Amino acid sequence: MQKPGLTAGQNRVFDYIRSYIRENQKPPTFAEIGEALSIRSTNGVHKHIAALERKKYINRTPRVSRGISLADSDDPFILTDAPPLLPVIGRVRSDKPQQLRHHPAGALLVDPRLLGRAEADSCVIAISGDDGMQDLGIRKGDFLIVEETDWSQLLNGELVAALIGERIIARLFDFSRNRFHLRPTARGYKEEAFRSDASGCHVIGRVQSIMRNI
Amino acid sequence: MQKPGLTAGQNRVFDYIRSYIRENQKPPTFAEIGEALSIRSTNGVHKHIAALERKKYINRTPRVSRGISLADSDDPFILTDAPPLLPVIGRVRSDKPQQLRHHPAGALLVDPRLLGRAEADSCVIAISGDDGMQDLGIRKGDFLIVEETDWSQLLNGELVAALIGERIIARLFDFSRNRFHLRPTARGYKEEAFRSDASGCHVIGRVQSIMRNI
DNA sequence: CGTGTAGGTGAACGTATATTCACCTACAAT
DNA sequence: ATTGTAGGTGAATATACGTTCACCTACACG
Repeated sequence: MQKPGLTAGQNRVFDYIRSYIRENQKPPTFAEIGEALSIRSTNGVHKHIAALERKKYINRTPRVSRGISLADSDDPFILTDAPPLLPVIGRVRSDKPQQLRHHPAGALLVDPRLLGRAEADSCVIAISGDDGMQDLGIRKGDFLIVEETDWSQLLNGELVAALIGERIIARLFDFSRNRFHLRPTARGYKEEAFRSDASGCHVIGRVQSIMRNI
Repeated sequence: MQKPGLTAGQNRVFDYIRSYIRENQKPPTFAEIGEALSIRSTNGVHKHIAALERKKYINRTPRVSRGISLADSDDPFILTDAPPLLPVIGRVRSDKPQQLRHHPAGALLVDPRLLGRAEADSCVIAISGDDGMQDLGIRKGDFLIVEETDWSQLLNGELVAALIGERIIARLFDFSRNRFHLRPTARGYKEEAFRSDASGCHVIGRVQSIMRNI
């Protein structure tokens, strides 16, 4: 595709840089561009690069190797990172929370925008074990995308996932009087409170998103 | 997150490389790694890199600058299939259903297992426009993953997404007496019926999954 | 105790890579 | 005809960067 404001030669160079980054996860050197495009002198490449930079199609870090990057969001498909594949946590007991990721029941691909500001590394998927939050639209069996967080980082009123015994539930979190309280919103469910060091309850973290297969 | 088989130091280096690539669209140099992690000698970095390569966490191109790349993920699913990126449909009028994919409001990565038996090509994402199905756990603003289907292929009782005017809603589908009926489950919403050739209503297809950002 | 491994310092070295210079061709515009 | 810009060659130069060497500390293990 011909980009506006570019000569044919500049266009070739730009396309090559983009495809090189896509394949190699790093920008090409001047010599590599020259070789691919049959430009014998790196100075020929240098002039193209200077033009592309002047026209804002690329950004550069002067004097550093492979110091080229594509300007803005030319296309959103540059996968600098593998798509986030989050583990679906399997059967774990609340007194062994460190085993959360040990025996995953599988993994699901999740769009990074569903993770909020959380890093994909710190997220796991839990399967909701009851209907205690059904009037918030969370039902038993739903996939909960959870950012693993220490309970001390949670704010009162946040939606969290917790492991009670071997069951995972979504609840509203509240910390007061040295205990954390897990509050359901659905009728027929009762609030539960735990000492913060209790082994029967492990707060996994903040619920960022939910997914459900019909 | 601690990766299996890595020491704490190797883990820090690996995490730094990954985050550097994500931010800069290119791998870091040894000096940059050292500076970020307070390792004064590039040789210290070199030994970490060598260990990471030996343990197959990264790949290298010897002697080339920034010649580090992350090893392919161990999950075969990522390598074979390009992740399905489904269009989120934007503002469309029900009398122009062929424009559904014309001006997408964006796109989201979706795990193929959330598509049921549907082909990714035939699926779109719609944003629920009301709370008519809230007791099925579908709320206004939810992402509906919809398999585009002609209404004649739908079975009575299936959950569908329909475009009414400029709004998209989820409803239970029912065809009888030459009309299709869109039945809500929430109190305060009424069933609506349309002649199958009516231009005010376009049935997009079957709802396969839902996603919601908290 | 010795031995192995992870991790580190500092320096020397070679090469990969960007920069710059002088000079050239082709082509369009004034 | 002159001027300006795009694109090019080839070579010299400076520096960014990876590699290697000698040597050190801390710690786990049998």
